[in-house]
Amino acid sequence: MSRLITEILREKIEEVLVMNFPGMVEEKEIAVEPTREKSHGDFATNLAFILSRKVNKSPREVAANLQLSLSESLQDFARVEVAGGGFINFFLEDKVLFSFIQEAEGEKEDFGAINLGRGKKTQVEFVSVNPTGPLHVGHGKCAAFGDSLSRILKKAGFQVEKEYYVNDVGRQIDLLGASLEARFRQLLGEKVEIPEEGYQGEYLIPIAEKLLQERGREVLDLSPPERLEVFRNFAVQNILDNIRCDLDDFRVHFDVWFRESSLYQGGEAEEIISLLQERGYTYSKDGALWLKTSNWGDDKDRVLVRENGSPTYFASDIAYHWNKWKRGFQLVIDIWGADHHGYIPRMHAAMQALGLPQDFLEIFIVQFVTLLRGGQPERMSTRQGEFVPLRQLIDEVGVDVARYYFLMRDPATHLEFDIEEAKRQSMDNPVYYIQYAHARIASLFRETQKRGITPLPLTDSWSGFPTEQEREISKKIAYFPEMVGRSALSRQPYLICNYLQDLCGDFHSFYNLYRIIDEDNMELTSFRLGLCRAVQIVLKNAFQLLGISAPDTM
RNA sequence: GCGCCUGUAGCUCAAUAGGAUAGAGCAACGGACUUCUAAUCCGUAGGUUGGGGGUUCGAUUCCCUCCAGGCGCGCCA
Repeated sequence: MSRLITEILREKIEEVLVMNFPGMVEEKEIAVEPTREKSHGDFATNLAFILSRKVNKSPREVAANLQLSLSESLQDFARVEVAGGGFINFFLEDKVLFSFIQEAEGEKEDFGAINLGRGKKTQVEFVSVNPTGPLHVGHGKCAAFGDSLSRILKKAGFQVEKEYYVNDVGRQIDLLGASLEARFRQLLGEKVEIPEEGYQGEYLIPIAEKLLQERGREVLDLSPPERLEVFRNFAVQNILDNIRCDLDDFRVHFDVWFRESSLYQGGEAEEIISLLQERGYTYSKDGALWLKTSNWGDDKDRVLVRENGSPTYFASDIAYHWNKWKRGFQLVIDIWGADHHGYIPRMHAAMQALGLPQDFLEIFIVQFVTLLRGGQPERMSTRQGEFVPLRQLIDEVGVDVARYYFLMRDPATHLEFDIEEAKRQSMDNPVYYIQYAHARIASLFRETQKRGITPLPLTDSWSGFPTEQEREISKKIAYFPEMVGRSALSRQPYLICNYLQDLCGDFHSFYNLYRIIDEDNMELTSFRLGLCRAVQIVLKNAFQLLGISAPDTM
């Protein structure tokens, strides 16, 4: 388990506060963050600004008063200075930073693991694409985000399960079955059209061929309900297999595939409706049953049971989330495509109606990918059959590039992804920039091995940081566990990407500035190799969080 | 019409729960490989943070308003 520098600083600040200003400031009001400017030290706190309001003194004065006790309390850890209008700056002791290099070396793949989540039972549900067609590029963005977020939460001490919700009932599935039947008949030479609202994509043709091969044309002799059932199931199963295969190749693996139909088979869809009725949040109007979602901020109330007696998708979705709750999850994270954002208020309202804790459900919206090809935007719609499959993107640019492009930005923002450009500029692609750092370090160790150099143990090779560059890099290493925490808390994998660009920038500069292997100075060489080793460990661990590979050669 | 997201350098984006002098990459220009991987590095240039108000020690960040773009507003899923 890794230590967090800001945690340590906070503890010390707390101690000083209890002594000097008991009960005056809440801990969450206090910010302890890295500084941007070197002259401001390594970390800084706004403590004095917060306190000044309460004690009616200038921030500068408050800071000056605190300086002495903070200095004493942080002895051997950091030097304390007051600057600006009242900032309190911390200058970490070099040996504290050095200890993190040792820690990385010692913990290896566990370096960066923290206990922020305290084993909280968490579910991340994502992708959950209707099994009516192949995954396209937009789904890839959801997949990369959900998967990476899960990995980060795990690293931060949450107990995480990844789930895919399969919408295998309803009109769309009937249409899918009918579309497959049309393709099937076309194979047999019949002149039939695919239903107007059906699925026109050619991906159903091989599935129809497979069905013909397995079951023969006798399928058509079945009674209409039986026949539809066969086509439906066959289509769903095969499309799901394809989806699973695409996801596998994209390095996304789900723990649970949950079928919507199981909610109906288990009677849970009906159950949830009675439950909501009992709680008194429903009413009948126009022959339908409504849930009073407007009680909790939705624009209007929503239908649970249609006039014709069948439950809506909304009803089964509530049942699904109730099921998650019953499975014991304390935190559920849903990742949805942007076209579902109008659905969020009613879902939160439903959770309230069920009396679930406010923070039980978190919903994240992933904005669409604007896919460009030579500057021309491409629309993605499963129904029209004109889409760019995720498979094609993987084949064209590779998994590492695709995942990284999706992850390097806040998923809530629109992403422009020009396939041609990603291919053409693949040489100065950001993902290669960071992987190159890893490969360079690997190469260093191949070189030392070739020359028969055995570095001294880290402790024996260290006598302070040779230059500012090594200190800066150590600081970034020491900050990695912190990044894991920030990224987990804010549910933002892209913070890891920014961090990596930063760390690798420092490393590449360092590498160009100094010769690392110098056989005439084994002490210095050993320290620098140790530092590189720690960088490599951090890179490898961070890449793992993003699901990209850590190449030894490029 | 209502709701959500977005607006920062020519382009793509940062700015770490309101922090100190708004930073990177690409594109442009000028430099660095007989020595550990030049997929790299160093330097130059580039800004009224969409406009206008407000909140306070401090605003790219929060609030109001206007402008521009994207998405959504079914007893579809």
